[in-house]
Amino acid sequence: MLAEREPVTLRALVAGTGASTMAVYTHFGGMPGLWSAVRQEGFTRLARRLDAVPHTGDPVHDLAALGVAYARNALDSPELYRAMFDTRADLADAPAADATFDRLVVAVARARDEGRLDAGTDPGALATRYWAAGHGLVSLVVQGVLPAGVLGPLATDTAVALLTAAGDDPARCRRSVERAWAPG
Amino acid sequence: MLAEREPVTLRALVAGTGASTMAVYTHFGGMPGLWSAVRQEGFTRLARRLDAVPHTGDPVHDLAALGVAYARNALDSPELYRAMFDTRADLADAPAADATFDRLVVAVARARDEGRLDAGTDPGALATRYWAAGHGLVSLVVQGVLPAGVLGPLATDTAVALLTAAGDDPARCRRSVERAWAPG
DNA sequence: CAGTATGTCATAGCGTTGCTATGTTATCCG
DNA sequence: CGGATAACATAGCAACGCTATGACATACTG
Repeated sequence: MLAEREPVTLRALVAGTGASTMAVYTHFGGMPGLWSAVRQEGFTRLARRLDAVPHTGDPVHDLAALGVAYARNALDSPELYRAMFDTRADLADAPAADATFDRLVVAVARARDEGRLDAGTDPGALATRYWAAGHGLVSLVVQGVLPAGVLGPLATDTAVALLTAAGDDPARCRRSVERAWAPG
Repeated sequence: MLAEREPVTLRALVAGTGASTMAVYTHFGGMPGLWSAVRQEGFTRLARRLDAVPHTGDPVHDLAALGVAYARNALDSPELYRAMFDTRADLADAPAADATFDRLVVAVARARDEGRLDAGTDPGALATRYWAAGHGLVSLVVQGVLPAGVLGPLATDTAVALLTAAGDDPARCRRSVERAWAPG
């Protein structure tokens, strides 16, 4: 129903299943609980896609690849992404988001420890800036404000700016990031 | 009702006014139309705050000041900000957002024309990156995912990274941006 | 000035929503 | 075997957005 943009109502949900509306209450405790479960599933899928990103010898490329995976995940199922960051979302779902965010922090720390970023770089802070910028871009694209075609170039330039400011060599950084966005 | 986090329902809306539910339909055409009007009002207020940012001799500082005004506007009435970028928002409200966005493009072009940014800088593209990054940060803060206290430092570092990558001198850029975030 | 058109809004009610109370059935465990 | 527990179907409630209808006021028109 999410993918087909049909309104997700309790009665329409159980219509084809042969079950009654009570099933939703015994298993999810109501519609908010069901949406919470949907968001959990969304973050689980995101985590799976991030985990599928291989480690290479270039930690900056891997960092960019995480961003690409994040963007592709969102654009493959935009309705799910919107549900994950819905304005009505419960704050109790934040830990699931934090769990996937940790992967980004680790990748930043690795890029720093391997000498690509300044030794004084705070992985958590840079990962937050990186994520917020990416989330902002993806949100606007998913919302339809920005066309999907501009996401790659904009994300590339933003990533290069953030990582260069953190100490990476500009030209080398751009090569690493652009390689992550290359098709295939 | 937005400010007090009460659910905005048609009946609760007209309850204290002495009017009936029909008034909403004659003036707004229904609840979606009413929300659209709310978002228009939100963008109008945002535009007013951006217009109140004075021009100084430092175009990069002014660019940062626009970001500060954007953030303050959102944090002063977070519910309105959430309504403006609600996942259920109609795309027909985008022109109102574009109108405020133009102010950012002009400010970027000015910073470029006054020699602070590379001559080849595309004002629209940089403004989009700048806005998306700021929107991402503000969204996460308004949503409660990030604490409000970290917004200033994160936004500062992000702005410095983006503007430095566009050609501004790093140290000078940081001074300009930090001055915009200074209280008062 | 009379007559008509138009915009506004109160009343009443329709279909649907999320949710709950109640009774029934199935499953598990001592 | 028998009692406890969970799961679920049925029915119905309050509230939701919305619409049909008619009353009323104002504003045009001949």
